[in-house]
Amino acid sequence: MALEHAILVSLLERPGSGYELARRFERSIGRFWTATHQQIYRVLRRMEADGWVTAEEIGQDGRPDKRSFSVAGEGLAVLAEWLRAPVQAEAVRHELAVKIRGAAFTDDAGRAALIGEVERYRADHETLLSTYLNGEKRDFPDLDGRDAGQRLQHVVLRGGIAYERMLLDWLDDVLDTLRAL
Amino acid sequence: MALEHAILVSLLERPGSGYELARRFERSIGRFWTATHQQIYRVLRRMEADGWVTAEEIGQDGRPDKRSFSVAGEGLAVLAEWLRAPVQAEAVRHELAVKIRGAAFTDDAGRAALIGEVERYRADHETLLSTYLNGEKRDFPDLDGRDAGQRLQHVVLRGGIAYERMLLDWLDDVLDTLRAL
DNA sequence: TGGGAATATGCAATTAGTTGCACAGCAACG
DNA sequence: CGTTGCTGTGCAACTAATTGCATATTCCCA
Repeated sequence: MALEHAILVSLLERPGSGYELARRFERSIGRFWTATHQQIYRVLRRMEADGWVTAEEIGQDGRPDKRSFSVAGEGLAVLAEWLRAPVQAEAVRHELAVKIRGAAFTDDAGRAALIGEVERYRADHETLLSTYLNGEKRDFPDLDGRDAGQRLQHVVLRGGIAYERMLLDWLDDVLDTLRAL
Repeated sequence: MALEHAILVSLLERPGSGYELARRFERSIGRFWTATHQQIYRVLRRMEADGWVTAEEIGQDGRPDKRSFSVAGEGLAVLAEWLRAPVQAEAVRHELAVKIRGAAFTDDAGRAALIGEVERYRADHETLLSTYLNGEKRDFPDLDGRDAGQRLQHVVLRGGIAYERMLLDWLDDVLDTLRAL
C-alpha cells in the first residue's frame, strides 16, 4: 500500500538503483518500512510505467551497469497527496507478545526455551540500539543546524532510539515475569 | 504466518466462535496481532480441517446460533513447537515515520497538513493509553497474585502501555521539530 | 583458471491479507 | 410490520508480499 511512497521518499533523499534501494531497505529507511529486492524491482517497474520515476542507464567501472531511478514530477505530486491523507491505522504484528501470552499453555521446558529466545531477542535489540546511537553520532553531530531533511531524518531516528530503549526495559520486565512463574 | 498461533492462544485463553475471535482481534489480543473476520473464518476452517481445533454447535436464545471452537491436542502441540522456534524478525511498517521523512519534500501547506495529522494521531494514542490504563486497573488490580496466564497477559499489557507512553513523548518531539522547520 | 563474493536484475509460484459484498437470525423501537 | 442494529458466517476478486530460483558482470584471491 505504501511501499511506493517509501521508495519515493528514499529516491528523493538520494536517487539510486533497485539494488541500492534494497540495501537501504535493510538499513536506514528499512527500519521503518521493510521490503525485499524482488518486491522493490516489481514496484519500481510499475512506478516507472506510471511515470512516477525515471530511469537512467549508468555504466560503471569495476562493477555491472545499473539503472538509477529519480523521482519525476508525477511522483512528487503523488507523494504530496499521500502526505495530506490521514495516517492509516497500522496492522500490528507483534509475534513476541503473542508468544509471551502463549507461554501460559506450555510446560517448563517450553518456558525455558522462550526465556532463551527473549534473551537472544534482547541482545539483538541491544546491538540495534548501539547501531542507532553510533549512526546518530556520525550523521547528526551538531544539535540543530542542517537542512529540513536532516532534521526530519534525525527525529525519526530519535524515535527508533526511544523505541529500542523502551523495548529493552520492557524485555527486562518480561524476563523477570517469565522467571518468576 | 502466525495468525494461526494467535488464534490458538486466544482460544486457549477462552474458547469462542469466529465472531467472538474477530471482536477480540479488535480489542485485547488484536493490539498485538490484527486480522479481519474474513481472514479469521478462513484460517479457522483450515485449522479445523487439520485437527488443530474442534467446533461445537451452540444454540443460543435471543441471538443466532454459533460454532464455538476449542483447541485440540494437535493444536496444543503445534503451539508448543512454535513457542520453541526463534522469534521471526518482524516486518516493520511504520507509515508515520516515512511520512515525516517525506515532509522534507513538500510545501508549507503540506507540512501544516501533516502537523494536523500528527496531532490527530497523537490524540488517538492518548485515548488508547487511557484504555490500556483503565483495562489494567480493571483486569489486574492486585500487584502480583493470580495465575500464570494473568501475569503474562499483564506483562504484555505493560508493554503496550510503555509503547504508548514512548510514542506520545516522541510525537511531541516530532511536533516540535515540524513546527520549527 | 577457477571459485567465491559483491553488485545488479529479474521470473514464477505461492501464501497472506484486504476489500467489497451477501445473507440469515433475532431484538428493540417506532 | 418495517427499519435499524448487533450477532453470526461466509464467498469472490484482488493486491501485496514472501519464497525459491536464475543469471550476468566484475573483482579479487588462491
